[in-house]
Amino acid sequence: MAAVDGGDNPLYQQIAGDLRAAIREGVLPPGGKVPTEMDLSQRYSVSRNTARMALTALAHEGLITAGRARAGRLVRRREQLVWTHRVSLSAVGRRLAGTDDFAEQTAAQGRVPDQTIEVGIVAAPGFVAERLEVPAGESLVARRRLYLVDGAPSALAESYYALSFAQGTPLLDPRPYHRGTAALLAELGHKTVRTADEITTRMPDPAEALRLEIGHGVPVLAHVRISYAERGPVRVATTILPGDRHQLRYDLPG
Amino acid sequence: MAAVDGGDNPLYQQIAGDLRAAIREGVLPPGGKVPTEMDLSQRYSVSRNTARMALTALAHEGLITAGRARAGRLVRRREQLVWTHRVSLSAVGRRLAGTDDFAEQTAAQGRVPDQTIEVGIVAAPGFVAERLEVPAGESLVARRRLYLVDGAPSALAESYYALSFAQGTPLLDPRPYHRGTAALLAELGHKTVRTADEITTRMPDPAEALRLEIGHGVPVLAHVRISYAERGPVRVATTILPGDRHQLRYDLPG
DNA sequence: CAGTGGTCTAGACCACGGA
DNA sequence: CCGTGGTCTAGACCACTGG
Repeated sequence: MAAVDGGDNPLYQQIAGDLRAAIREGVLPPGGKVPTEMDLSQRYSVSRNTARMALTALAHEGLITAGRARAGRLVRRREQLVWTHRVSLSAVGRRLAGTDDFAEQTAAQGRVPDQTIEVGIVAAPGFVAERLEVPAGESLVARRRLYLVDGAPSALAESYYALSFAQGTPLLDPRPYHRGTAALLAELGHKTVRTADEITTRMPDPAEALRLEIGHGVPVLAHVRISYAERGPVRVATTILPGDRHQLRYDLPG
Repeated sequence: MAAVDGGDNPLYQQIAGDLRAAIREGVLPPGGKVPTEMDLSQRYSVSRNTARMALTALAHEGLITAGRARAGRLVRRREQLVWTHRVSLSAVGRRLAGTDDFAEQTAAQGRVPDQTIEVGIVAAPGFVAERLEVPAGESLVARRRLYLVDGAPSALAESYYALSFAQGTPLLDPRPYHRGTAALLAELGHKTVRTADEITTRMPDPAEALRLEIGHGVPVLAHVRISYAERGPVRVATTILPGDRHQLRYDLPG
């Protein structure tokens, strides 16, 4: 079988193109098995390595999974919008729902939320110090969370606070506080007056890929929220969201 | 030379780990040359293909560039935050600055904006039809933009409107309109009362990678804005932003 | 057990681009 | 020119997993 693309593209890209088309048109349905490396190498009369290059290309694009021995590779399901962060800002309620209310939103979607929390005192990483407007290396309280949905890792989050006002508060307690961070900060005399959200994307580093159990070719959304009280920034919260399971959503008045 | 990691990790991952550390610690500075495949294969006593696997892994993580013949591979510069989309919502002005005012924001940063626009009538793609609340396949006006900054491709955008009210308006004219889309829609009797922004990330497909001139390992942000008038959705705008050059930012009151 | 993908070797030819 | 990465071949051994 010859590739559809007769041009001067490399062989493995022609094969990858055929497979992309087959996936796009549903010939290879989501969750279905992808042709094996041997299969492709015979059908296209190429070496196994060349067929493999086509498949790894698709895996890096996130279209198919890596193989697991006898199970082979599968067309990745596009469970889009499995999770949604929503920033609602109704003219009446002025309620700001951020990345904190994971548990709430997850439960509302009929799924089981869970989280592990570690609390520690750390030297401020550069990008945190900058945003919290403190010297780099300053001691900060760091709350590290791993969010789980239905038992599977879902997101990584880190929140940073100045040590000075976190002392003796639930912020230093490695247990969830249920009323939301904004409410807690307000009680501590740091009512949030505005927030700045920075959103970027990149490939996960190996540690993140491991903890989040994401396969090859799945980029992450990095969401950084800076909360400002009257006197300045009081909180920097970063959230790492696997791109295949998450969507950020902002609902705003026009 | 042996890899630092003596564990049971694959050889190419040990080599990749060493290189990651060298980059992180500045031994291999941004913009500097990465050891060649032959170099690594000799230093670690592995085949060229194994050394190559380490390098392609780093390229897919976005840490180094692909090679260009004699130039070799370079440590990728982290020109973070080169471009920023900002959604300001001041209590006073209620000005909503979206992804439309590219030209404005680019010029404000002392860089030269440009864009090419194509306008056409297309059958509504599924995800657009759904959000615009029209039947799939319905004829829509599509405005496709390629944004350029300092002559280099910067972002891809597509906006969709119902054919019924785009007829005889600047929406069908393949030239920029300078007052902003919201203002234009308001003049046409479709004042925007709210917007919904959906933000996801994924790897680019080959066509996008080509048009945006992005290398391996650079994911994209996909930003979809739905604009609602009193009577319902009037506009669906998608923007594809290369992750290495863009940041989304939302400034919101607390 | 049998077949899968993961890893690895040792070669080869080519287009490209810096010196 | 000549070394670079890009592509490709034809093998090999292994761990894992489904039937």
